[in-house]
Amino acid sequence: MSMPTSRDVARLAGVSQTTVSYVLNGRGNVSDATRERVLGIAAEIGYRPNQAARSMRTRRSGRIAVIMGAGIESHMQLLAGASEVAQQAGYAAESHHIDGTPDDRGERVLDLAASGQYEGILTIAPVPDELAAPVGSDCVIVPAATFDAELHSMGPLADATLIGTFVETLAAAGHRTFVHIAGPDDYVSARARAAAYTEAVERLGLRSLGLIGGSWGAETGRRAILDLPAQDETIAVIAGNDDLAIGVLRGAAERGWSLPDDLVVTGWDNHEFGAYTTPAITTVAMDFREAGRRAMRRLVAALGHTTPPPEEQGLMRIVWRESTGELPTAG
Amino acid sequence: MSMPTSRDVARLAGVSQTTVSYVLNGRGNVSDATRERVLGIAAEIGYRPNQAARSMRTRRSGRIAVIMGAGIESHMQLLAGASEVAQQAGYAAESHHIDGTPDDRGERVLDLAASGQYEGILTIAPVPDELAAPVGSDCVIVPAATFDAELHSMGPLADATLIGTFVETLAAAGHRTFVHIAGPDDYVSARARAAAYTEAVERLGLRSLGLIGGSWGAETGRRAILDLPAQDETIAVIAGNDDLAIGVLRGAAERGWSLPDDLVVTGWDNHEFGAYTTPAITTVAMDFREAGRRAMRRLVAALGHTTPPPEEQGLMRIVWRESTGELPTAG
DNA sequence: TTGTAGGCGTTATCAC
DNA sequence: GTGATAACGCCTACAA
Repeated sequence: MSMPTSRDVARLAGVSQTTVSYVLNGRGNVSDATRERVLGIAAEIGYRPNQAARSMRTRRSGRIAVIMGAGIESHMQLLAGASEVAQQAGYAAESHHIDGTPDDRGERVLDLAASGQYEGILTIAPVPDELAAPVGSDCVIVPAATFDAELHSMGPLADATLIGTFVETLAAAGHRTFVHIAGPDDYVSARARAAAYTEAVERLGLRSLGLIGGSWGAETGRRAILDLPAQDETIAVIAGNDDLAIGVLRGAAERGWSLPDDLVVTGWDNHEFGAYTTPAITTVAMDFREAGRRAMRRLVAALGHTTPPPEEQGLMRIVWRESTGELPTAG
Repeated sequence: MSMPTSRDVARLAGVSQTTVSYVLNGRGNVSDATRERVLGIAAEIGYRPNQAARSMRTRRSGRIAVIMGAGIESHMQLLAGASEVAQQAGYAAESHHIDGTPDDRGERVLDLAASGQYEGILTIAPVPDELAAPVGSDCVIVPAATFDAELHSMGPLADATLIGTFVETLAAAGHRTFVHIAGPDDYVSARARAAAYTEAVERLGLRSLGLIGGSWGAETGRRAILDLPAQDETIAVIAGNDDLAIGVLRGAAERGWSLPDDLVVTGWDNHEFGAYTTPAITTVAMDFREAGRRAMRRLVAALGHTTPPPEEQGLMRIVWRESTGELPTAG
């Protein structure tokens, strides 16, 4: 009871196998009657084209590798969006989880590209910036987040403009002393956020206690607060993500600082827990699934040598909560 | 500059293409000298077997679909472990993210099985219990967590015995009033935890305020606490996971209840945030990545008609923290 | 509008 | 030990 082939369909429909192929691929000129008959038979016997045979003939594997790191929660949503678009475009998306440094990953990615098994590779976890597919392989490597040639961040993942909004809004509310707790600078998004922070602080002439951090983990946020010299005015902490922010909350509690009087803090990602801490964390809600879709659309477009659809903005919005004293009533 | 084929290797090595195939697959009797020469040439010119051609000939796609739901963070780790094992076993793991009810997923899974594209399907997100591959397809469907025929939970994901430990330990510490906030009973793990809770409470003759819940979300935990009638003794809350537990924390804060005097709570999953809430959440740390490996090993074993390696226990351990008053000093 | 024929790169069955 | 040779299921000139 093996799978029916296009020959079986042809036989049952009383046509040649070529005609079946034409019908299924929409090529050639097939009469409506024939087309309908073939389609009917195919559906009836549950014919499914054999991908392996098709790949062999077309020399296109139809496979895309998605490179994931370990443990970043939002990557799961990104993968979901990416694999959704890949499937719609007729590609199979395989996830590869590669631990280690960006260089480690870069090596593995190059090997995957050289393997000839994949038409494209989407890197969600960070890889070295100048990673290009090896010569002789026509595998397209597309990072989910990048800078363009002029160091403007590209793609929704690297859009850090709302960091500026955080700083501006808090400054307008009277805050003068800021500090940024950044993610690892392997990440384009972390670099973009740090850059946006620096720009805003300098532009507004605010006092900055500097950029600290270097990981996405809560302990880094806690440590940062514990290590801060005592302050006589409220500190506004711009954390790179919600994990760092909850660490900040913990550090503040351990120092006996209360929010929002001694300290205010913003996060990023809108993880569910942030709405249930006390105080709840002001953050940026981002549609990761859609971001994953867009990244994969860029890759698919590159594979088809078409231009990707323009990326309308609007994937992010600020959620003001108790950790900043719930600021913007209007706006 | 297309990829070299086994014919190229054969020509360069001065042997027949058949011999190259023998060398690469370890079949037939090939002399050491020949083998070494072939292997040398293959490595030199960067030969990689063409998967599509191989699949076509062997009638094995080498592909496994992994069914994920939306938004459960730990699924990411499970996938990482599963895809690791799949790759080692020579399979390509493709993740499919299917939203909706278990029934929705079941339908899609059946379709995937019938498509003939996959040799196996690993379901991480819940699907209907009695899901079996359609006749005529030899696609193996293996759930990551299941009950066996006698309703004992199978697989590390469904092991809820530590719920019993929570209840026993808290009872030994003097707690008499318990309540369980359960996850959605689509999940084998949620059902297993609820069952373990009920068993322990009855066995020890404790007072139970019942089983409430029905989702994994923090809001459910918060709501549960807000809806609880006022109590004159400490309530011990056994939450189905850390998200529920942080919701409990929030609800308690809103009611002005303080921990661990008015309420104690346990979570499950050891999400990072749980160590940084105030109070930090007592929970169960589980090696999801290893759990994913084991699940995939079961599937791979089923595909190869071998018996899976025995699953030593020891994937979980309790992490006592402030939300229970840090109980077990010894043991 | 439809059919014939050849080949994609591999594995497997035979001979030698 | 090694080598012809025939599929596997599909696509696509080219012929009819």
